[in-house]
Amino acid sequence: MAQEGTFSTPGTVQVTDFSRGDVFARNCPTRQLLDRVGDKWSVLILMLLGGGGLRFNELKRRIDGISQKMLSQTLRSLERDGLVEREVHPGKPISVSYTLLPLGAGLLGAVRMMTDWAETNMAEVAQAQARYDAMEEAA
Amino acid sequence: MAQEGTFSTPGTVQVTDFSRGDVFARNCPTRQLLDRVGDKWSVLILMLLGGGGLRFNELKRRIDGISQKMLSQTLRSLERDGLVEREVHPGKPISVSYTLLPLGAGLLGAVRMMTDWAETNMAEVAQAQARYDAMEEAA
DNA sequence: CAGCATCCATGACGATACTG
DNA sequence: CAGTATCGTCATGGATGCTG
Repeated sequence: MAQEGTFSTPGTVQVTDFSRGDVFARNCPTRQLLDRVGDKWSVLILMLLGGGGLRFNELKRRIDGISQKMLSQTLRSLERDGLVEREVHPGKPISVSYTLLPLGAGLLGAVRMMTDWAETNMAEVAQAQARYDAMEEAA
Repeated sequence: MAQEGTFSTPGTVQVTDFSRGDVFARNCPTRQLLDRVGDKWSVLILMLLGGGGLRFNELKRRIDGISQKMLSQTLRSLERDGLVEREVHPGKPISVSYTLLPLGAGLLGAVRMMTDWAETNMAEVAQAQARYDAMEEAA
């Protein structure tokens, strides 16, 4: 457990010599982060929680493509990473709310950089794809 | 074709009401981008090419955990998205070089924001994980 | 309401072998 | 050298049913 899509094979990415620090060391600390961002739901949840705390079923209703399995699973990951806080409010129908922690807010900020870039450049990417596909077909 | 891990099910994520624009519209233009960033190799390749053009086998050697299947596949995606340029240099042993296009450089910039954040906050995330796991075990 | 456990389909990926 | 093609594996994630 605790290992998901990590590198298990002997492979051991050894990239150490690009312009920056030691990002992507063999055990790849940042890799985790990219996996988080890359997965289907984390970012959605993060952005939703950016607007304030929400309860489990509120999140489920807002996203609605998500299964409760993936929701609880993703929330647990986010909680484990210290990005969101889980608070149980006892009551007759019990309720649990999730809120963004400072760490999660920071990540959300970084994520928005990405989505901003995507928003402004997606059209150009789409054009490139269209051109590429046209070439393909011609061949 | 052209749809990979997209939402096919009736689900249709309808998140439209968070603080920003219309990121994550039902067909999710930015989703593609996050998938690119999330996959195992794109970011590595992008960062490597950030240091200048490289040939196929140079990339393969530098990353080395990668299979040539994934390398060529990822490169083709990046090329299709207009992020990298593929140039064939005829010769006895043929050689093909890949270089970052402006669009790819822009994405690389956004990615670095993420990796920067990761580098500075990974320790805190690791602590949070350790705490969480300790709790788990206690229960 | 807020989950966990289980089963099952899909597809991502690695290994291997072959081509221009 | 720079790939393509095929195959097997294993993880990801959806659907369903049950619990406190």
